[in-house]
Amino acid sequence: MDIHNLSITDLNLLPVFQVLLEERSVTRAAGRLNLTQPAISRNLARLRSLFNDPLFTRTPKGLTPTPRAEELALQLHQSLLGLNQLLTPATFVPQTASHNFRLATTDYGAQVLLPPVIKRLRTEAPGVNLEIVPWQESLLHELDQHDIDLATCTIEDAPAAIHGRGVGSDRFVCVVRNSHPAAAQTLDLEEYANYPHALITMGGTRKGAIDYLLEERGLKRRIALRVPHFVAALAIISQSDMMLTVPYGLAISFAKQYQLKILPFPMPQKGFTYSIIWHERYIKDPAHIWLRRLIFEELTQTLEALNVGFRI
Amino acid sequence: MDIHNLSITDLNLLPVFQVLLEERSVTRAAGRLNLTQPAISRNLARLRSLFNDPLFTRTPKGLTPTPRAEELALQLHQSLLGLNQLLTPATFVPQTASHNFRLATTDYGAQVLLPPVIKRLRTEAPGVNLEIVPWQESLLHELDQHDIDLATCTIEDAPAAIHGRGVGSDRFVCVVRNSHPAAAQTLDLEEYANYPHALITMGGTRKGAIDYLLEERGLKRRIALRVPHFVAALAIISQSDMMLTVPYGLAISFAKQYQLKILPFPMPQKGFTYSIIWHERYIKDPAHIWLRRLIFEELTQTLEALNVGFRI
DNA sequence: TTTATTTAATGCATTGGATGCATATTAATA
DNA sequence: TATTAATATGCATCCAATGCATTAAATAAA
Repeated sequence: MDIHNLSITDLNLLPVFQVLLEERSVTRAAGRLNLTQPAISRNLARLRSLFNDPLFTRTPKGLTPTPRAEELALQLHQSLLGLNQLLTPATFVPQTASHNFRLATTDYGAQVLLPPVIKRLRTEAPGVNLEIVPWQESLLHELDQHDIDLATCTIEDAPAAIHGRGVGSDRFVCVVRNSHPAAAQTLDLEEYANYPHALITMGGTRKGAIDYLLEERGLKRRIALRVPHFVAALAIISQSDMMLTVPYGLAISFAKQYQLKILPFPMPQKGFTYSIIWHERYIKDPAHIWLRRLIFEELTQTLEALNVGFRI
Repeated sequence: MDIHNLSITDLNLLPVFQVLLEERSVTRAAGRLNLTQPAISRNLARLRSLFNDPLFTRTPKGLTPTPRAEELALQLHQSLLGLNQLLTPATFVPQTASHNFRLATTDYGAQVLLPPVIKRLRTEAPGVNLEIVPWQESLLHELDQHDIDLATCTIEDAPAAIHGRGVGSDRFVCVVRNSHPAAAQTLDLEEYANYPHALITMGGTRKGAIDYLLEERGLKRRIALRVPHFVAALAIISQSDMMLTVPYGLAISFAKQYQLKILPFPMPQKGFTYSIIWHERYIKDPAHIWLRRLIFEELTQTLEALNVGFRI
């Protein structure tokens, strides 16, 4: 294929050619194409030059195609059909689509936030498959490289190419086993710092906001355990003296099941926002638009429901 | 097919899209297309708008196509292949062509001028068919309406859309049967006018040049017979006292066969030009170009050979 | 055959768009 | 973190596509 020849050819003449073949009249072609008769006449002149043939001649029947034009007519029509197809906007039909999505989230997200999403997905888009991969903070800068379509996380310093949308807020709370010494008391920050703590790492080694907060007050807590999973951490502290700082939504979801006491975090805090994030490459992809809209709807409802108790 | 949408779309962006898919780089695509990097960047911006999708995003691998771009890639490639084919100039291969031509000529042309053409045609383009239709002067203005590809005639006041090319000259001579009273004498114009004449009409009723010439000298000839065929006229006058005025080439071709005497026309004359003519719609048609070149070559040779005796 | 009408082609002027140059921005690499 | 490479963008210029007015050519009607 001579792409160079194609690139120096005025392809915009081809629909004009087609309409001339259909109308057999410069004047009528002009009407169809919302141009003046002289404009179409000049387009025809350029078509004649392009194909090195008169293409149409005047007869009592109107502009009659030359043998060359007739020879070209089928190929032209098929080519324009192909182009028309090309320009037809993509649509995504959930019911019939077969599509694979890759979603990064924490185990908390996988166990609490996503089940309503998955339930709905299976109903509305039975042919769509979802693959969940563990969220790591480094993924914030590497969604593309890891072929990740969407992620749930809290946004901090995202790259320009990453787009996000908030799905709900949450705040930190402390959880301990029901029979923990701190379970019956109102914690102050110093008491909080004196207990051993478990920390959910999520693949990062960066200090979290909480430790910065303690440092500001000349305090430091002991991290007796580091573990990459939210729910695993809850299971562990339900059988130990360790304290765990987690989002309220997570805590309320598992407190009863793991016999845990939820204590207020011993400092005023602004809370944080959960978001879904995605790379800009998908921003207008119809399939992606549909999915993130569904996830947005479900996560906002789920997070709102989880935080009802918190507000009271 | 939405021809209007096609007509308002800048189809010239499509080869750029293709090269971007192949190169995965705005800079390299610019090099391939002989444009600057900013020009291609803006073309990409317009492609993004056209398809309502980013199409390409920057990754360590270069500009990576989005799912939408990948979805479009095959359709785009096939569409451009079709367009490439459309723009490939037509060729005419005589040996393999199967083509029909319609040629208008007199019976003189059919019997004398065309046989060498037909002989050569059957050798060089065995799949080409020729249909000969009788020439009438009205056809000069109606080649198109009668689907006539070519005609042989003498050109007079042809329409602008008719193109012609001279193939040879000829002059009028008188023919009579060998035993005609005028056969042994040198005619003057008055004697010429006194004999009864046969006239070849060719579908027209318009006065010929000869009768205008006689009128200018206060003379008038009697047309005792009108007949639309040259050769039939020769056969008839070989058995009558009528005189016939015809081109020398025709006369010399049949004089012996019909025992006819060729006498000089009793007036100085400029002679006339034979031409092949065709409608402008065929002017660049490769098949037509080939045929009229062949006919030109054969007719010029034939007419030159026929007029050798005349010059002496 | 002549005249009127219709349609296509062309001269001229205007305006908008496509491009190149220079530079800013962004992302990748060292 | 600094440097390099690649893409995106502001600005100016020039060319091309179009509309208007008109001419040319063909067809239709008288």
